[in-house]
Amino acid sequence: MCFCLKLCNFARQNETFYEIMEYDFRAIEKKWQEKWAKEGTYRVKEDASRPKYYVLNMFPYPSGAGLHVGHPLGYIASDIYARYKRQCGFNVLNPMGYDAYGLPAEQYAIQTGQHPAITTENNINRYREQLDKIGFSFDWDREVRTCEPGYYHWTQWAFQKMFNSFYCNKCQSAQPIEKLIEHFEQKGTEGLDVAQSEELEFTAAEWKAMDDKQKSDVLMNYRIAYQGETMVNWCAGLGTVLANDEVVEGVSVRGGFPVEQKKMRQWCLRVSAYAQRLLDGLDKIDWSDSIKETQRNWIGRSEGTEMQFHVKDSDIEFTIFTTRADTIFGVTFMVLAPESELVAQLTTPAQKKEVDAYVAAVKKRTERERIADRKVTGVFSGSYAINPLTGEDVPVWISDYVLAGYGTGAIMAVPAHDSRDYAFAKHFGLEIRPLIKGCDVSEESFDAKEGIMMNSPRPDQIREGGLNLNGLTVKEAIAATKKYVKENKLGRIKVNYRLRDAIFSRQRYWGEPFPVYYKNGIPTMIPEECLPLELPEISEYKPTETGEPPLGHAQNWAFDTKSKKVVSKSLIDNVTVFPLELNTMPGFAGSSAYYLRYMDPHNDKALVSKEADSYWKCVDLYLGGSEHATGHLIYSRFWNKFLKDLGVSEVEEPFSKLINQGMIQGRSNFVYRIKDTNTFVSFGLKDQYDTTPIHVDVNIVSADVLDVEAFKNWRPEYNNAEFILENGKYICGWAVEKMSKSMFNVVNPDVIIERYGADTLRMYEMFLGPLEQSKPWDTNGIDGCHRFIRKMWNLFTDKEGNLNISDDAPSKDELKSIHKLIKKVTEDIENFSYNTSVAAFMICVNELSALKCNKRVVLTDLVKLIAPFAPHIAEELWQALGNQTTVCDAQWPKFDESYLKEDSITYSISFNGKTRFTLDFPADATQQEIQDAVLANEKAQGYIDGKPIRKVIVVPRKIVNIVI
RNA sequence: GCUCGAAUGGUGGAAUGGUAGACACGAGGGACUUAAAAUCCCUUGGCCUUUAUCGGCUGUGCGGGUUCGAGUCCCGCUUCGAGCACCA
Repeated sequence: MCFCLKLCNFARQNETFYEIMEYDFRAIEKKWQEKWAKEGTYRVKEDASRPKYYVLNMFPYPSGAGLHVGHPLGYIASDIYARYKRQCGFNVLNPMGYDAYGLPAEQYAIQTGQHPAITTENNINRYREQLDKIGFSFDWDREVRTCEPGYYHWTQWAFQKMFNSFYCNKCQSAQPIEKLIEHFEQKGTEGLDVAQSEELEFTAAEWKAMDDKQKSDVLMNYRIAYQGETMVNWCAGLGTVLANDEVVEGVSVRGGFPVEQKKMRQWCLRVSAYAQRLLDGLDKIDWSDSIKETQRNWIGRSEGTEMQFHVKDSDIEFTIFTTRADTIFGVTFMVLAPESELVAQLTTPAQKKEVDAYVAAVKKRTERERIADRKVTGVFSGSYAINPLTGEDVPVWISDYVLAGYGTGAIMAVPAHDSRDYAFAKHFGLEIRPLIKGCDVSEESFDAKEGIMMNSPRPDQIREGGLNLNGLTVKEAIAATKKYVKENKLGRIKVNYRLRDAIFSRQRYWGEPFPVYYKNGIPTMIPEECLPLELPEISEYKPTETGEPPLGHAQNWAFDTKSKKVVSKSLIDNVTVFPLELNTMPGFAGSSAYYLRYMDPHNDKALVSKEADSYWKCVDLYLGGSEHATGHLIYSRFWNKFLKDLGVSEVEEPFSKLINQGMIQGRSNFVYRIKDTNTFVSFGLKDQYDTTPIHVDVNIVSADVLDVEAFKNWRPEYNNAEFILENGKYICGWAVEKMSKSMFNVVNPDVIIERYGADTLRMYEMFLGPLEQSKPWDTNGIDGCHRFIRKMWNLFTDKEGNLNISDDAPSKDELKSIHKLIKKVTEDIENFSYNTSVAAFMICVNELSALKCNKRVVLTDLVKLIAPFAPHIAEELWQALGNQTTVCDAQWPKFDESYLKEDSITYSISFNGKTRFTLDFPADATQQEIQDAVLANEKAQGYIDGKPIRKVIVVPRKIVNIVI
């Protein structure tokens, strides 16, 4: 039995006197966690007198499996930083919440009939329990849950604002839709420069002549949140559409169901309008290069030229997009995407049958098949286009290697200088015409943008005043062609982005309902004062028989415009009562602006108040996994930019610094069963037998040694298992795999905390390796961290275990040791290099132990330094030192360089890497003085081995190199 | 295919261009103990030399280069990981 600091009824100098027994982390951690909660130690308020600092973790989706040891990695890292900043005098916001809407809860509901709200609530409680045991400095008063009406009120509100906005390209900002309507009423589409789905043209008179439905349809072309007939990723397995980032290699990220392309009417967000701002913003934020690169790829800006081609013997004209306008003289055919509307126009009657068959065949192929089987296919349309520069006829083909959704869905093919065109030309025997001097196109195309142009045009094609690229470099040629195309009105310079608009509806139940009703087919926003529109209760979570989303089961799901209330569907009369939208919003809706809500979580008048927003501004440090690079981190930036245009958010970029913590992988253990027996052979001997490796629960393995008895009891079939041991032990094999239940390699933080304490867990997770690196969890090394914590504890006690602190002045060595630590830990925290600071703590505690240091001054600094890492033991020791306040507010120690200075430094004078002699210099000797002294030294005398010294190099590590 | 990143002992990993392998695990040896656990101390990249000390050589994926000096910088490869991918 042991107790930690046992309080004695006896005071000395106004301070509580403690009697220390043993380090009982269970009692200490429980005590402080309860006290922090009771006293609201981590509550934070806006405080203009102190600088703010906003630390944020990507909030978790509370899954049924609970936390494993990998989840808290980022939370611990950010908690250390938050606590450090607080000790440095910052007013630190460090909130936590739950991304509570999502597919797994709903899938579970479909299987079990349990309401997702209940399972979600249970999961959240479990998460909270686990999180509380780790000792985080979260301000739980600011907790948000995306599934709560008080929260999704503002998700719906933002959606309505997006619906009522369009994007003006000229002012690069979202504008109220009324402005656009005004423009239409005055000038129609004339002079319009706005983000749009397709280019429309109408006059003011035509606009005025439209009925409500037509006007609504036209406006949809411009709204930032709009309904569009778009190609979507339809996932039949999940019964919903998915965003591009939710689909990988033709299957859904969740569940791995096949995904097909389907045209459906869907809510979309015009993220593409913000493509340039999303790209530009990357230069202003402190994110890793790799994640910025990923976003740049995803945005996919490409600068090129759009050119018009006339169709021979027809007045049809079509536009292509190319980044290689310089290769116009090498065009030998054109290609249309099979889905392109031009296909119908350009197909000649003779070719119709063949083209129809091809288009039908392409349509049948899923995305997945296209990726898996990338053979060259295509069909001739029968038409010819006219090359605007040479006047040549070029055949127009149709092939699925051209995508309808990118550019104009039509290309000019230059097989000599594009590998895809090359493959197509080879397959169909089309001409390949090289344009760059010296390039060899007999085996493959020459795609590089380098070399000198030729045959552009060919001698027989040269015309007076025509474009001539011969002799120019490729880069010059691109510029020259652009200029020519522009001047001669053959087309225009165009920037294309690969970034597509986000599909914003899901045919699911467990998500935010759209605050939209349908007034005679026209989607209409419910009045702002009616928000939030609450998710109705339903009893069946599967889609309806008629294929409607699950909300189709809701009885009370109609909107009465008179009473402004949600009413029963039976009352729908399409006069005052209208049906409500049945789709719900996707997962990223709730997670796109949650960082703003934390600033002012209880505000029921606004998403965030002006005061709160202008105090906290943006997240200073954001931590989360890099898997959100193309999802959440794009949507969130988009959402924030929109809110900035609205004047709600003050800053352009929501997350100024981003750290992507690595994944903690599992370290699986294996036992080796000899085939067709129940005998298991130890790792070192397994090669002598024919064995099958079997995953074994890592919780019955310690340092790769199997607990044989526990193994027998693990599963009935192993009850009578036999073992072939080596040195009396059964050694398991191991491998690094994803941490998952099926591999029996999940390590639960609760188990670690029960055994070693939260402080040890925190230290160990940081010690494991660099924060941003993925690494396997290996419980084996944790003893070292636990030993360190105990050693540190022992610094404060004597042999009997009593508190033993001296008020004597510390020795030089003691001060040197602690100041070395102050320097190192401060630098390391700023650089998020926590693993090396843990090492520094170990060194310092070892040094102080060796010095038997018990000086109050030194130990006080030590406690302050360890506080962010191991807050429980720090708080306990802080009180033991007689402090009344919490260690969280203990001022971060100041580093004093003078303690590290030595009186004199011994330099090794070396030549060719070997020490010849040594010299002592005062610590503050200049380089020049050292050089002069070396040259003047009797052993050197300006010569080494009889040769004159040319150069003396002083390096700051007590070495002088001599060069001859 | 394009882009980005990485490669260091038995393991995880340290090293502003300056004594490579900090710190920890594991392993080996020792102390304490009836014994075990716990704790503490010593050794621990490889090779050679030596009774031991002292010492020497070699060594950061491979090949070059810059430098008095390269794990670090430059050029060319190899392997692994990540992102994008018929994006014209």
